[in-house]
Amino acid sequence: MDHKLKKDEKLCSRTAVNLLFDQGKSLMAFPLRAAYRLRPRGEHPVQFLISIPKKRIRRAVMRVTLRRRVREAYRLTRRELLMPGLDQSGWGVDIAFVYLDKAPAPYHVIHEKMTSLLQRIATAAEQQPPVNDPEPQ
RNA sequence: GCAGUAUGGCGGCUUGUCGCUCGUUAACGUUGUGGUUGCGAGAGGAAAGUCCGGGCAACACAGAGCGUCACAUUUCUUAACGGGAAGCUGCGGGUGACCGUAGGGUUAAGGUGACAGAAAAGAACCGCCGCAAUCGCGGUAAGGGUGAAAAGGUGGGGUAAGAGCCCACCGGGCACUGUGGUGACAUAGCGCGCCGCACCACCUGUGAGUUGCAAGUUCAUGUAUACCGGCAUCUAAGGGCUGCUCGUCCAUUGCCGGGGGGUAGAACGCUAUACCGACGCAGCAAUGCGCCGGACAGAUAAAUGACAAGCACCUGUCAUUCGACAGGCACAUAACCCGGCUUAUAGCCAUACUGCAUUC
RNA sequence: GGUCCUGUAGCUCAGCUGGAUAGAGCAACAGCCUUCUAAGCUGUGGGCCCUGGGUUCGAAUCCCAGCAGGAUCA
Repeated sequence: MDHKLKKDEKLCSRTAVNLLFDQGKSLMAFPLRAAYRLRPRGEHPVQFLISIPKKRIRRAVMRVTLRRRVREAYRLTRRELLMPGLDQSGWGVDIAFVYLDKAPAPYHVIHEKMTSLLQRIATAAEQQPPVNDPEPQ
């Protein structure tokens, strides 16, 4: 199975991020919150970002560690859980993962919650009608 | 052996599975770029705080005066510093090894010193003495009391009473001479009764243009009418040039020409130098010189990892020979780059030294 | 990443430059007024002046270090 995760799959455009938080829907699986927005497929079917608020996790070392844990959980699970649902419906998606707890969580907890989130996003994508209008934006 | 002081150093390692960033043409592939595989490299001693000093970049800079800020014992060190090394003197802490802290001048004039106290800088409230005999006038810093601070200390002489007023010893200051030291200074002699607190302000010497890689350069997108130049008009407010003054330059409106604001994005800047390691020499040391070897992060919603197992180390319990079990394994994540300082830090090592206990 | 600002009563702020009494408004509490409440009037309490050192006789204030919170720069 291919678990690679390149830089292209990161969400960097500021306008896309603003759209995501304005119009996107939100799912909770404490300590994670996922904001996602279904969109027509472009060059990359999925783009994501991870945010660890400085207000909640003070130490820079812990923020970096948590970002790596979240990314690792996403990298290992998305191919099996997220992509089938998206490929079936033909939608693309932007996702933002926000860490909510004030204490750092161990990896197995994050992995479990990530599994739950991705499954719910995949089912949401399946329930959308397939893409008819290829008009971008 | 226990407890400590100073200086210097270390700051985990290995394996497996799955990954990330940069470089590389070695292979595959491609019109080419991108790509895949391989190979190489990939956080710290503080990367932190942003407290100093530089490099680098842009802008500014006719000149004169005033002001502001920082530093201030000596000798050295450095690209530079408010840093560092080794000393000197005073004060304080520790049984001790040792540690902390302060250090230009202030002769003259000026300001402040709450409350208390007579008085807070050339002092008379009580007291003492003389004249006078109620008051009052004069002399006096030995005694009292106040205060953070009250005008060298002890003894003797002296006097109306007292006082460095005079003398002896002690403490301090200044000048001269000798000796030691590169020097601050130390020490010996001799002379001068010279003996009035602290801070501010002031003076002297040295240094400082401003802003910072979000500096700055280029490209694509793109168009408010900012800004600039010329000509005509205007001469007052105001603005720029260094914080202020002098001085100097600009100015308002119209026309013509140039030009490209905001927003979002990409590339360069961007990593090879006051670099790192070994050895030798000079020096008490900081450091310098010579020589040999080496190449060591460049991300940008921000890579350098996640998970599992084992080892090493530390603590506790059991055992007191091997060991077993449980827990812990710090602080802290580069963002243009260096030199320092400060702060955080589990645990460990080396060298020198100190105190206590014990054995020979 | 750079530059700068602010921490004082439960809340919002003075006082710091120029050192010697810690204050104002709102809130709280008690009393008066009112049949009762609000408003109004009178009074009371409440502070490790963010933390730790230093200078000084004396520090909220000056100096140094740290900890929080905030603003700004293409």
